[in-house]
Amino acid sequence: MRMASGKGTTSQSGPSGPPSVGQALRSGAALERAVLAVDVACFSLQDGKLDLLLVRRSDDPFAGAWALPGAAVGLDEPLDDAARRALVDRTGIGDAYLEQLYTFGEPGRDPRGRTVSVAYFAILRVRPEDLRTGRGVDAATWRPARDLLPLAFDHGRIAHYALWRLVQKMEHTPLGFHLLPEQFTLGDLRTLHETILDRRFDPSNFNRQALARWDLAPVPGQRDRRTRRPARLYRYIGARDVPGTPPDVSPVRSSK
Amino acid sequence: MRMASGKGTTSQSGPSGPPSVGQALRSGAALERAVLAVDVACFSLQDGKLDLLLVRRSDDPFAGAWALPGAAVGLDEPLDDAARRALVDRTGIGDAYLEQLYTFGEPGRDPRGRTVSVAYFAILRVRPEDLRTGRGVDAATWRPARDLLPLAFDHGRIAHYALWRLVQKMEHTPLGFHLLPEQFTLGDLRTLHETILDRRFDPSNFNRQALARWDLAPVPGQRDRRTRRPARLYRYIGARDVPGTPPDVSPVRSSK
DNA sequence: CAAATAGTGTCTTTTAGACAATATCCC
DNA sequence: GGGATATTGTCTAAAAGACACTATTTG
Repeated sequence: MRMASGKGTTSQSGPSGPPSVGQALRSGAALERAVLAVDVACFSLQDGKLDLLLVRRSDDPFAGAWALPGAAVGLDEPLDDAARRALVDRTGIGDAYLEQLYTFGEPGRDPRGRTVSVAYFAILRVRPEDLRTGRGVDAATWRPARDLLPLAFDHGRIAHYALWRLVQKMEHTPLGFHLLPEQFTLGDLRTLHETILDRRFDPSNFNRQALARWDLAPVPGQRDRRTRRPARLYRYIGARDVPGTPPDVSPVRSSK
Repeated sequence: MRMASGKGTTSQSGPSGPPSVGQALRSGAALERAVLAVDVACFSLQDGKLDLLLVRRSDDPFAGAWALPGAAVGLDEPLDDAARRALVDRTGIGDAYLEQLYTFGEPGRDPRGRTVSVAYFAILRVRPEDLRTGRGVDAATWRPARDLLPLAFDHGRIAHYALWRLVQKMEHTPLGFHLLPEQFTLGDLRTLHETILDRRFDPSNFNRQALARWDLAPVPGQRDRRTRRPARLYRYIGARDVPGTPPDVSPVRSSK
């Protein structure tokens, strides 16, 4: 599990930009005018509904239309950084969990010319005060993730795929804990899963399985008082028997 | 758990600080010199071993080193097409199952300058005569997927991730059937899974589960004669209770 | 006490795994 | 027949699901 590649692979041999850049790979010159962008499908849970973060575009094309927050990737900027920057600059959201989703590159997906977008998938426990209207957009807001209006570009398709992926990962990985506060009840955890997977769970069976699958530490003394009978509070420690994340790839390091 | 994403991309807004964001989004000027490429990790099964398709580079950088077959993406070329073209041009392999894997874009992964590579994952039932040394490479060959020498660029990392993904998907999706001929025995199917997942299965239990999970049609009359007692032959029809592929995204349409 | 939600216990059904037993071929 | 692999059958253990029951609070 070494792999710090990237930098490591930088051999000494490189003059910083021979015109033969594409030559070896074949006609890279053809791409000089392509644009590389990132777009982020950011989910949160609010009032028991699954929400997706959208911005209203202020410029053409699609001025006035809703879209995923996105940005062009800087020449020396890692993709992960660009995704996080897009989120912060457009919406003020800064501490989401980020993960690369899929790369959309159909010619014609952007009327201005070839644009390849590396889509990211993000989730976070929302704090309303975090949301603001950032640079380059008219508005930023949360919208029901399962009932979206048409979006700019192919962002509807991206959002749809992101939602599908969220559901898949929720069943097998500890993803959901990013949507909960530090301390939560098993009822919170169950409601979360019911909302995202869109089905109900028997509380008894759900609790049994949750405690078997995740390492959850009961918080001594403390109880949750929102409900009739106060519920025990837990903290998430780890997971057992999880598929395991690929070496160095999938999850983007958490910022801050 | 948690996975520190390795070296942790310390660079952010490097020496050539990012220009105005909104500006970059509109003009795309910042990326005029970036190259977009595809690289393909193509697996096959040969003599009961899992193999990865490699090519030897004929040009710098990394001339003489082994690498994944790749190519620059044409300006009007869909990413999927580019991946298939890379495979065909470099190695002559034409009818693999292709699926987008992950996009690698660390600055510095290519000494010539910023190159973003959309990695693909491919598998096929190998026919030795399909392999040839294509354009721009010295050689093309199959190598043991679990025992690779160092590769050019960050291709070792890509290959490692591709193998991880192959294993994951093998347990939950009908991916494996792409590695088998039209007609196969349950023993073939079992050996395939044993090779890729690197563990043994009880023939009895494996058969029971295979017939429960997949729709397999017995081929009437025909039998496989390679073994002592001739085994029944099956064709793959479909799968039951499979996660399901996302709308329009994951699997690349099959060529030909 | 009634309502509401938390938490426990038990039974049944399904699935996974171990492994014995039989079948059919080649030599 | 003897060796080898295919195929079927059986038993057990583990997991999933349904559901009854108890516990603790508020009003």
